[in-house]
Amino acid sequence: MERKIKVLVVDDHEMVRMGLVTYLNVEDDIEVAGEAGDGEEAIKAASKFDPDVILMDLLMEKMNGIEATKVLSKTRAKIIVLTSYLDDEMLFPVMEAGAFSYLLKTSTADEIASAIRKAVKEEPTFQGQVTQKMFRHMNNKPKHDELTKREKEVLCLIGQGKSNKEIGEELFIGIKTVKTHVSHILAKLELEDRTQAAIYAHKHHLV
Amino acid sequence: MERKIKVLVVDDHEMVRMGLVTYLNVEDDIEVAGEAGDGEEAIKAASKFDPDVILMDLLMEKMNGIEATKVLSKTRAKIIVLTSYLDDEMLFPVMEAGAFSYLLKTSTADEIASAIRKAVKEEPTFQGQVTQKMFRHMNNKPKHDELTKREKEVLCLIGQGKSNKEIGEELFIGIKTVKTHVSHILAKLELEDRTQAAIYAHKHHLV
DNA sequence: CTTCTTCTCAACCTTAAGTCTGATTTTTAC
DNA sequence: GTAAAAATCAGACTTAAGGTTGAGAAGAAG
Repeated sequence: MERKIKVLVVDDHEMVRMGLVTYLNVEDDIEVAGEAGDGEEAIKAASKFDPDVILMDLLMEKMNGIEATKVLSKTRAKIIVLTSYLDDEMLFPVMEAGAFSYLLKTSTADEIASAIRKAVKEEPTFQGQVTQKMFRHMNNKPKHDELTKREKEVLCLIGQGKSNKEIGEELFIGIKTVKTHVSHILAKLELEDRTQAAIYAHKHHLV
Repeated sequence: MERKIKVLVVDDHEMVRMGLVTYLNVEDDIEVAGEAGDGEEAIKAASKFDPDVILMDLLMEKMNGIEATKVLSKTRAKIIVLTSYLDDEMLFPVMEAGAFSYLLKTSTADEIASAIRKAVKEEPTFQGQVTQKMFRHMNNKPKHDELTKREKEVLCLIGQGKSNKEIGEELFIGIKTVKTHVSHILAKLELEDRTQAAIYAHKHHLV
């Protein structure tokens, strides 16, 4: 063995980091070069330690994992996303951001170690139903990308249960204009009414 | 010191368990008596090890943490709930189920150890904004408890974005009847329209 | 400079949504 | 067995929602 695989652990839960560090350092071909508790720290740590693999949690306080992944995917490090649950709406953005592998936090220690070893050999890992979900999302990527800035604002307010009148008052525009925006939103998202739009906004965490 | 505090660690993430075990066993007044990966295992393990304190994750596959807490709260063990994020709608049911303390997974190892020591001294721990949130919920307990069975069904369908007509077809009742139910739902939940009802349904995980 | 997009608003129209009152039947509770 | 709650439906009414068409202003892109 030439040298150990340098891993950077990024997770805002100290307990999870501790678990990963404890286990990974037992493996004789892997060493944890550094830890980070949020996206910003991760970027600093990555430039400092130049890791081979980054284990990245998605849901973090300051800068979320997706943002951090976007930045770090431009380095040589392979990014393995470790997430608590399989979120339909989140998978595609992460892959697009440049994640290399995708594991659930329910993974065993061995599975994670295996994914790390595979990553350095340029082999990605997709756990569970991730692959299927990914393909399903490849075709129907988030439609709300097509929404304009203003339309997204309106959609967000719909997601808060506001009426057209209230939305107009909040955005300082006429109710007629709001209606126009709503019509466009429904057409673009292929929805039938504001209730479905509100549900959409919540499912996609736009509220 | 007479004897160590016996702790049972319940979490479906092997990494989290490993982190907790690693750290807690370093403390010389605490020992991890057992581990469990879901609610069922937790109940078996509790009867086997008779722990002083149970660290309980909420979101687990088979039997969720709330169910397990309900059962285990009848034993002498103090239950410390460890959850990833602060869910407004989940807090009250857990406390009602008999949890003793409430910590976020972002807690440091020291905070967890401290909560364990306090628990055996009958002192509960409420982290962060948990206390405020709890009191907020004490007063306005989930209003949808007042809903009848049928009304809950209708609310659930509203939460799926269905129209009154569609709901009527699905439940084999007339549209007039659906309207009656909707009116009652809005009145009971103090909402203004079906969109807000849909949002309510999603926030409270009724869909 | 021209073209395209975005944001704004108007008038007209249709319909689903929601309220109110009242009524019947079934279920539940005491 | 009787009272209360729940589930069903009707008619009449008001209004917010949404579609369609059209159009002006501002800004970006080419």
